[in-house]
Order: sequence, then structure tokens, then C-alpha cells
Amino acid sequence: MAIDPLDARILLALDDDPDATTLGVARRLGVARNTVQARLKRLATSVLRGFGQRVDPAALGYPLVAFVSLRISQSSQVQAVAGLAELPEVIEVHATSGDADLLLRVVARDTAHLYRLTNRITNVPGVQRSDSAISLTELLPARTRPLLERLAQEQ
Amino acid sequence: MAIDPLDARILLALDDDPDATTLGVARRLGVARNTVQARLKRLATSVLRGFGQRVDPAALGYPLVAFVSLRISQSSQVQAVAGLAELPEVIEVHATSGDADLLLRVVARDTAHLYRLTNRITNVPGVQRSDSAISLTELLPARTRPLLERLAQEQ
DNA sequence: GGTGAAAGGTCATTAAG
DNA sequence: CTTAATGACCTTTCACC
Repeated sequence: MAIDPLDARILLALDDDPDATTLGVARRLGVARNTVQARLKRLATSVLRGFGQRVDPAALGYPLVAFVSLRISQSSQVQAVAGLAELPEVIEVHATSGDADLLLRVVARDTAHLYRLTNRITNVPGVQRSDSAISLTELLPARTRPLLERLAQEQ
Repeated sequence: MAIDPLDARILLALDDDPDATTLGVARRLGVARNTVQARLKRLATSVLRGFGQRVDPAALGYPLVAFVSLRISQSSQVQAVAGLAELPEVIEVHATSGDADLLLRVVARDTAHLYRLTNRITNVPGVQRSDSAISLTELLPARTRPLLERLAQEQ
């Protein structure tokens, strides 16, 4: 299920203009409309993630982002993750190298909210130690464009 | 520029079915099509991020995710970030609390690629010390749904 | 390529802050 | 009085087979 250069160019065109139509993309790339149509249908079930990825938590009233690393008692990993999943502010959970460590991305309304949130996190059963780093600025906003541009030039 | 419950419900409907049409969403929510149309137009310039956010790097051939924290000599922050931005595999850069520290999200094709990548990162001018944590599993995939559901029930 | 369907625009009316 | 939602109409444009 590899991505070829045309797939990448289609995705880049949509990145330039998220509201571009299938026909518009086809014209821009100089290919048949049906080609783009078939490609997008396939891409939608492979490389495209849900619409929720386009929603910016900051614009929802949660401007603070923090990364919290947790030490978990290895016996209760599953239970701990289930507990964390019940907190809406926990946006993402990764199991990281090192033993029984989790890395969370959390969002909060303000610093007071973040403080209460970290307290709730450390109270989740199985959580042993926590260490959080607040994101002061997103110096480089999440991007996939450079990867797509590289794929678009390949062959 | 706050989000009201109807906005949240529109976004949730699109999260359920990313290909839903404006009219479809309107029917589902029991509101007029023009309402959804006007809301989406406004949301597109406030809470919705670019299409690139929907592209999954893993599906592009970069299945490895790692979080790299860097110590930067404070005088050369700008220069360091510029250098990092030239690496396509660097997906995200945050300035974090603590002094002159950066947190990066990077992707790689395999462990060998990741090894070379971290070497290139530490060679970026201004970078002093690096510490990376590989994501073994994404236990909780990035989500905004719980936040939207909370907003949808408010008021 | 043809056809059914939706987008996008405008407007007058109505409701609510 | 201002902002927003609504329903109606229209034309253009697209997705799908």
C-alpha cells in the first residue's frame, strides 16, 4: 500500500486548498477526473485520518498544551490507560521506550486547569510518577508537507 | 470567537462521517442548510486546521514516531529552529518550559533512519544535548472528540 | 459523457439578544 | 436594533455510474 508521486501531488493540492473539488485537483494536475476520484477513494481508507484531526483544541478553548511523561507500575498498564482515556483533556497517549513509561499530550483551559488536570492524572490507578513540560510556543506547527513534497518528486 | 454547542455538533457529525455533505449534516442535526453552511465557513477560518493534518505519516512510509527533547544554547534558538525546519522528518517543534528547551516530534522509516536522523539533529548549530523517546505504540490515538462532546452538551 | 444531487448565492421573513 | 436562523428560489457545478 505504497504512495506514489501522483498520490502525493493530489494530497499536496488538497493541502493548498482543503476545499478543492475532485475536478479542480484533476485540472490542476493535468490528469483525468476519474483518476483523482479513484485515488482519493483509496487514500481515504489508507493515509487519511479522521476529520477530528483538523479540529484545533486551542480554538475550542484549550490553548494550553503540555507533554506529561508517566511512570507506570507495569502490572497495571491497561488499567492506567483506561483511566487516562476517561479524561477528555488527554489528547494522545504513547507507550515509549524505557520501561512502562507513557507520554501524554494534554490540553487545558489555563494554568489552574492544567494544575488540577495533572493532579487527576497522578491519581489514576497505576500511575507512579509524573513529569510535565508545558509547551510555551509551537515553533513549528504540525506538518506533513515536507514528507509529501519528497514523495512527490520521487519515482 | 467561542464555539457554541451547535458548532460542536456540526464538527461531531463530520467526525462521524468525514465525507458527509453540508445538506446531510443539516438534516441530521435538524437545522437549516444555510445555517450549517454559514457555520462551517466561519469554522474553516477559526477552529479547522489544514488538510495536511489528516495525512498519516505512518501510511506515507514513516511508521516510527519519536519524541526528542533538545537543550539549546539560548543565544541561537532561532537559528536552531531554522535548521531543524529543514529536516522533513521533524514534524513538530515546541518550546517547552525549562530554559531554552525544545521538544520535537519526529518520524522515521525504520530504526536505522531514526539513528541517522538523531545524528543530524544533534549536529544542527545551537543544539547542545538531545534525549529521545521512541513511541512503541500509540495507545490512545490523537483525538478531539471528547472535548467536542463536552462542548456539545453545554449551556 | 449524461444525470441526479448538492453547493453556493441571494433575499425576505422571523426570532432573539 | 443588530445579529442570526430560516425557507425559498435560482444557477452552476460536481460526483457517480
